[in-house]
Amino acid sequence: MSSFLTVRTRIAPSPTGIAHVGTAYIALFNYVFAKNHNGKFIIRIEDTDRGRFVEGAEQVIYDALTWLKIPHDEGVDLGGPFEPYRQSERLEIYHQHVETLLENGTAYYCFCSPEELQAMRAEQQKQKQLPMYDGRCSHIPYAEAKKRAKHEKHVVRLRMPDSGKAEWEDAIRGHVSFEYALIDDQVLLKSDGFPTYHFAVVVDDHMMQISHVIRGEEWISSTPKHLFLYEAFGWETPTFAHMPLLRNADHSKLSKRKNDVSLISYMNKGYIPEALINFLCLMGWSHPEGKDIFNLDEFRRVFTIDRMQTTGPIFDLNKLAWMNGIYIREKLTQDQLIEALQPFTPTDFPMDLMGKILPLVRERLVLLSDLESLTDFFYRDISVNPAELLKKSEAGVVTEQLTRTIAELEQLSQWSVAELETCLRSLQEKYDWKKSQYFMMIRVAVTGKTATPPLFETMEVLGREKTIERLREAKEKI
RNA sequence: GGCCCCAUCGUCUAGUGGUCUAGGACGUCGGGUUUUCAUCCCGAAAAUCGAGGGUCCGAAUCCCUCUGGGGUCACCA
Repeated sequence: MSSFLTVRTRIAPSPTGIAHVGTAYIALFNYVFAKNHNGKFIIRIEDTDRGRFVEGAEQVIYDALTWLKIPHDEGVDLGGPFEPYRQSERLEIYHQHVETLLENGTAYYCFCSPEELQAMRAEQQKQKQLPMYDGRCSHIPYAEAKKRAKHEKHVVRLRMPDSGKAEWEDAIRGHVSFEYALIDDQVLLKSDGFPTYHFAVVVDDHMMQISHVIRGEEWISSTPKHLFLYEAFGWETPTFAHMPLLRNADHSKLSKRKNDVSLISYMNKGYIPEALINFLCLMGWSHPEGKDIFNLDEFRRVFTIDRMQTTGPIFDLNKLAWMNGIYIREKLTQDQLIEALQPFTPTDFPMDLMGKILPLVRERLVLLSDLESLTDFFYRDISVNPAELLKKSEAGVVTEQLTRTIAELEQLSQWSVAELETCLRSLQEKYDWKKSQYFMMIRVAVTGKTATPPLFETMEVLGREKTIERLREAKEKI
């Protein structure tokens, strides 16, 4: 059957801007499929569109995949047996292959100008016909066309058959077929000498011995062109697997306009890469044991492509946020968490207290970037709203509460959670103050906030001096 | 519009002819623990399996039609 010795998969991103969530999604499944079969995962840069090329975009893709910890075996950065891995550096190869097709008649020179093509399509639209190249240049005798091509601007087109059909067994969708006659004479080589995606992808996938093409559903309708090219060259076709498309809430294809699709922005927002990976695993695939939380290593072990779903999942951040919390509080060690938190740790954060503060806020972190807002009162001045201090009570009582509390705390033998708790609880009981009112008032006085980590723990970390000072300041405000 | 792909709770999904009066997770709501928030625990609501026809003793599961959604129709990838 297949003559591919090893499983080789690839992603072929084009450096046109941001590193897209969809790229990570496709990369993840290509990686996992290859590794599950002891194969190789390759990154090839498809930079054949000079108009859309963005300087530095290539690096952003590598950075994003590095952040996600999806490793590749071959690529521009790592090299490999099939260099170069950047299409703009493979022009010679494409030209040779175009020549073959030209010689055997599966491709032809086309001299139509963009204006001419546009006019042709407009006319077809008017006639309610399919907008397709009408093949006017396909009848030019090869010798003549070849001569004209030497000095005339031209492209090279694929001569699609007008009968027969393209059929393949998609590893995810099963049998798919298209009539060749409905498919346009695709441009293979642009007038600037660069290949189009459709041509380069086939040549490169063949030369790089890609055994499985795992890509987005959006490519289904161009697969017949690719299949015909394999046929024209007499090459063995890889197995195709078309993944479902990630979607916006309105079910359209995941887009920049309607969603945050930049991997780097997820990084900057404080998502844990492992959580994003885990979340992506669940888009169109489910764990055989029904698990929701599992790591990349486990995914690689238990992945089978037959569990792949064909419906396009909506990229909904709700579950991702929950997962991020799970990873923060259950999956990372404290040291790993501190490390992950590093870019989100304010410069004035007292690092010597990190070990004490972090356990207090850990279960409250949803995003790593929440660190600052959850901990700032430990190391920055607070502002207390007097109205919050007086809630559910009155000035006289609150003043008395503060006075007595300060007096007791000043005499506390040891500034520890246990001592603090005994002290404040006995005060509260002795004077029969309302529990929720009293503790909330102290909390506000000491932190300026109504939602904080447990009070005694907070006071312990804050220290005697600072705590008492804040209680005094609160008393002044009443 | 042509062609192609798809269709189970709001969302991610389980389910491959009978154990489904459809299971889990997120979210939502309610309750418990508690000095607040969060965590944690318990519970509830939530899909007449897009609709209509078949096939079969029996269908979410197989077939057909329709509807709906999506993708694609470039010298972009």
